[in-house]
Amino acid sequence: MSRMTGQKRPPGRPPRISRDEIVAAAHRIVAEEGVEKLTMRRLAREVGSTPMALYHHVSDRDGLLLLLLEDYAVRAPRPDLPADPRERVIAVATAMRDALAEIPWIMDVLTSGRLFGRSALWFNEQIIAAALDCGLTPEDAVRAYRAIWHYTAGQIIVTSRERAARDRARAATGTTYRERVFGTLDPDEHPALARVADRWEELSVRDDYAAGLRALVDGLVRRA
Amino acid sequence: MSRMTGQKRPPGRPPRISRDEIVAAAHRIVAEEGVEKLTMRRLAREVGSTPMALYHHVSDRDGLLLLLLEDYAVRAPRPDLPADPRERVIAVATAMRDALAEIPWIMDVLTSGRLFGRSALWFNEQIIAAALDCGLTPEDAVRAYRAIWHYTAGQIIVTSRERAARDRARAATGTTYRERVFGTLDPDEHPALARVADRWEELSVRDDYAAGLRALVDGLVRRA
DNA sequence: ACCTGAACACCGTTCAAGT
DNA sequence: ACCTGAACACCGTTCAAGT
Repeated sequence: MSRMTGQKRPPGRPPRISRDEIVAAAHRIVAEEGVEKLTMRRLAREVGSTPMALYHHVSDRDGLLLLLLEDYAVRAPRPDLPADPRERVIAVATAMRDALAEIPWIMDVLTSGRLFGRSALWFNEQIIAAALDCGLTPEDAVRAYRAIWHYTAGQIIVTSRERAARDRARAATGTTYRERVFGTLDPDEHPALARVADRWEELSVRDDYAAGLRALVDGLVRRA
Repeated sequence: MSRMTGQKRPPGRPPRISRDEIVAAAHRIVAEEGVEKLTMRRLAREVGSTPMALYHHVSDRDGLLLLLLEDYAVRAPRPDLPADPRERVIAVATAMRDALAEIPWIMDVLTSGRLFGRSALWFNEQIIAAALDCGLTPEDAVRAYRAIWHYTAGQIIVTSRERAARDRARAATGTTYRERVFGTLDPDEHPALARVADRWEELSVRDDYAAGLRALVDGLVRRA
């Protein structure tokens, strides 16, 4: 009977919050306060609801993070690619790095084995395709992709945590742990480190992703 | 007066638990149940005490993890090193990888900017020394070290989390997320991935750290 | 169908008191 | 000097009930 009324109103209580609304709110919290502040309780407050209402739209906290990840992946810019296959590997990897470096917390979700989420398969596809165009066998192309991914993931994770630690340390004590270690180095025990000690900190804040990537890619396609 | 009694008994209540005992217990918990089980409450139970008693011997949870890290660093084997500087870089990096791969949870402590803890500076020293012996400038030696560290850290973090996710997924659903993604790949949209899809899983469980490291080091010392 | 409140089983850490 | 117990301010999630 009720199906006959012109307006198609689904049965049951009308929703007060939507999944999109939840993801948008999560987005906001993460951007303004960091992932560690993204709790179900905090998120519920943000959308003006209760923690348990969220579970009706999202499987659990992990599911929420996965939705966020998809959201970022869809938005990530796909650069124009150069014709030369080796340069193409570098261009795609760099684009991937840049997209992820802006949201380093995502590495925790990303590296937990769920890969990229489908919408970011573009990056995988382009790197493998370019590696094959470099003359690598399918097997070596996968190996090359993995090496590049390990380097890229490591670079993002290490540098973002270093930055966070540095900021914290400076705010608290005025010096970083590393500065203290290098400042009190015994040159007899660690002669090589002593030689580079005074430049270490300065070189550590530089972004040398590109140079390392070039070296790695050069080495990987060497024998092709 | 009491100072005069032969036995030098320090004043105050005699300790029931020691720092070493705490670290040993933490060690045990981490080895048997994983880091995520290492809570102050669980640890207190393990040493037969209360959570708050621990704070008398350890600054806080982070301090505890740092003690654990030092413990592992001291124990890590230092391999004999080959004379050839390039091979030396590879030998040290591999030893570092092997030591860390056994305890991947340590990466969380390690990458949070406190470096290695002093007792593991040996690894830094040897890599920088070998890089200098390869003919790199001090500046390039630091850059090379950092690239190697990023690759190594990424390899450990990514592969250990992949393994954990794979085990979890197989236990729960019988297939991994990756198997499902690659099983339903559209060959028109992702031709290169489609070409390698059937070998991806197999290649992903292989340990290709050494090959990637060689490629990276080759690229880094190329122009020297 | 969607939302709520109370409750469970946890955390790390502080504080005041006991021996 | 060392330890304890109670308490604070949190978590994610389950369960039973309400609209």
